[in-house]
Amino acid sequence: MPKQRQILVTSALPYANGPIHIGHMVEYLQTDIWVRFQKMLGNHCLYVCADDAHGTPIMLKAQDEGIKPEALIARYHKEHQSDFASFNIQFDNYYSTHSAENRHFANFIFQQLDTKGHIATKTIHQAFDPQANMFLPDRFIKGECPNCGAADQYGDSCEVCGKTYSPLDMKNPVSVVSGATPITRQSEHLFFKLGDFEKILRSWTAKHVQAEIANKLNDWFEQGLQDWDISRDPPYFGFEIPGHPGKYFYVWLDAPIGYMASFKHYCEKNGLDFDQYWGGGSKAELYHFIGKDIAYFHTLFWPAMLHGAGFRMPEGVFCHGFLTVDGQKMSKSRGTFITAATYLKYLNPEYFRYYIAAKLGSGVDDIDFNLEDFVARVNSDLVGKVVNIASRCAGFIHKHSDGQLGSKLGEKKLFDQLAKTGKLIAECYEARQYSRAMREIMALADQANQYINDQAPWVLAKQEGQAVQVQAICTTGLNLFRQLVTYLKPVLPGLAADAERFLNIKPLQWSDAASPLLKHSINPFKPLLTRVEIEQVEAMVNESKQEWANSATPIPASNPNEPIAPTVSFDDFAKLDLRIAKIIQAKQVEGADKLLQLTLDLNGETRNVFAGIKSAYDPGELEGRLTVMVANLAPRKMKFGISEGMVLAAGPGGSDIFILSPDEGAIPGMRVK
RNA sequence: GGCUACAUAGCUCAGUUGGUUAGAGCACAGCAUUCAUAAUGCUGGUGUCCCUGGUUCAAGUCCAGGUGUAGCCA
Repeated sequence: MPKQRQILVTSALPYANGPIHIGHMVEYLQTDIWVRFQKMLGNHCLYVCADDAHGTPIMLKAQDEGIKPEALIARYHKEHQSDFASFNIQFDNYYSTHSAENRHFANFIFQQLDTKGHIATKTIHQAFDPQANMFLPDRFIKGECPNCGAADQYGDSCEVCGKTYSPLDMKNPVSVVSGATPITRQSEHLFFKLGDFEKILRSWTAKHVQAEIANKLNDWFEQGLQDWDISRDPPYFGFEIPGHPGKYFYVWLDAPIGYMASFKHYCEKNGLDFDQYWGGGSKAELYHFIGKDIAYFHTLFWPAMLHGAGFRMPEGVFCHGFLTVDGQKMSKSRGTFITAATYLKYLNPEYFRYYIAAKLGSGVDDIDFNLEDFVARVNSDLVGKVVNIASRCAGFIHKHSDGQLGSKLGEKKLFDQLAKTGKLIAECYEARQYSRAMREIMALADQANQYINDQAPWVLAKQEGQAVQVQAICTTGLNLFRQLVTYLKPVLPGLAADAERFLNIKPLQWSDAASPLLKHSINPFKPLLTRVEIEQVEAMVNESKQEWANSATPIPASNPNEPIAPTVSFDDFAKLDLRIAKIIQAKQVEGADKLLQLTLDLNGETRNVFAGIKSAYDPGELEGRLTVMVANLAPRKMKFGISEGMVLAAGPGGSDIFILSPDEGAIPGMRVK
């Protein structure tokens, strides 16, 4: 028996201000599959997670709802756990960053870093909302881009020209919180001196992250590591910093510490030694599964903080890509922003687990949830291939052998081959190459079906004296099925549990695939999985569409309703000349990320207009339709030419941009008033 | 704007250090079968390997430039 490994695994902490969606779920599935695999091997593997419960967005959302942040995070804590449980994500502990343990470790790590001289103090200038009486994070300021002049941009970067800047440089900035004009105010902040750790980080990243991420990190090293701002001023929902009254830990400081807090909580309940896993010289393995968007925090700040405070560094940080749906970013208006709860109303979570596993490799590439492919793949692989093996053998065993498996296999060679391939499949799981593992397993399922076809037990069953042979064939078939289910069990725990019930056996372990199940009485076969119908998928998409159409703010939850602008007089309004315009041509703009070039007809007069709607519209679908434009807007010179007006559109951006259309009867050139 | 990754059959994806005629599943067509949830098996066609140039005896693979997509820029 090989030595039992001690492994601690985490997934990134979901933010406690919104529901879990299928994009999140990819990460928890990737982690859960890996953990279940380790447990099946007999390793001592623990999986902990928690809600990320601090920060400005949570504070403001609670304010909006008129409740305390504690109540908000309690609600999501419950909701998240129920979503995870429904998808068969099996945490050993699920906790919260708003906990005594987390406060303890945050304080401890900060004090260690401070004592060793890794904390600096600097005065910074920051945007302040005089009405809400709070400092504003960049995303809570909107205004015009200082570079290209585009309106309605966030305080950190422009979605039109891509420029990044400080909110203090914006033109006409507005606080998203109160609508007030932010002022500049200074404040003293605490900084973590990341640069102190460059040497250790360089050597750590060389061995403990994927090649793609190491690449990226190199880049960051070249640019030079800068101090990290770790304090925030009140009002802030979080932990006050010891020794610095009125200063709070930035949410990203105590979020990863939540991994420790959750594990500590588990240790207390189960009598485990925390230091054996987290202590400086720990021999245990620690792995973090995360999305590629938060690699920065987990591969620089986090290992540096741990090291600086005397803890061990992670053994591995594994990044995955994002989930797209039908090749595009998840979109609320298209109905592809699907929450876990909505998915569950229409589809079996095992399907999603399998489909994602069939696509996931060890890299950081995005993966696509293609709805048609999903239906085809689940039906043909799981129902047509795997479950079918049991279904076509079970009847003979019950009809001719009284539900008893034979005393030996009809075909030992095939069974041995499946047993042998288990090694390769295990290697794939260990290396997080699930897509390869699924390919290998399905190739074995094909062989099993071939075997049954070749042996044709239904022919023998009609002949005298062949009962033993029929039993041997079907015993082999069911044993092959049992091996396949064993290999699939990390991905399909629900199917495995049903199959164990059918085969009348104890929970399968990985090693069970090496020895056959013989002279054993099985239960009657009931369909283990039913086929997916495309209609179910369509219904799910439709409901998702409805769900977000009804919500007032189809924008990220971090962005509350935009306040109504100050009152204007009728005269001011009348200055605007809005006209019905016909889009006679729409085309891509070479070199522009967001723009489409439109040629508009105003009943004889044509205008050239650049509109930032590329992410939501194909040029083809625009040509010929009517819309509304500001016809007397001063022409603006842009990088790609002169824009002579502006097309009116609503929405937060991305795929959620909606241009206006007049009712039937309007003709180009008509004034809108 | 800078950087990173990706681009292979109608769809979803494999293609190890460059090495015969580029593969699989699904879809499609024909045949077989009717044990099985219309589930299976056999046979078959399908490619500008994103584009252009280069290195090489040889490039899907390496290099340069470009296009498109996604992400990051703390």
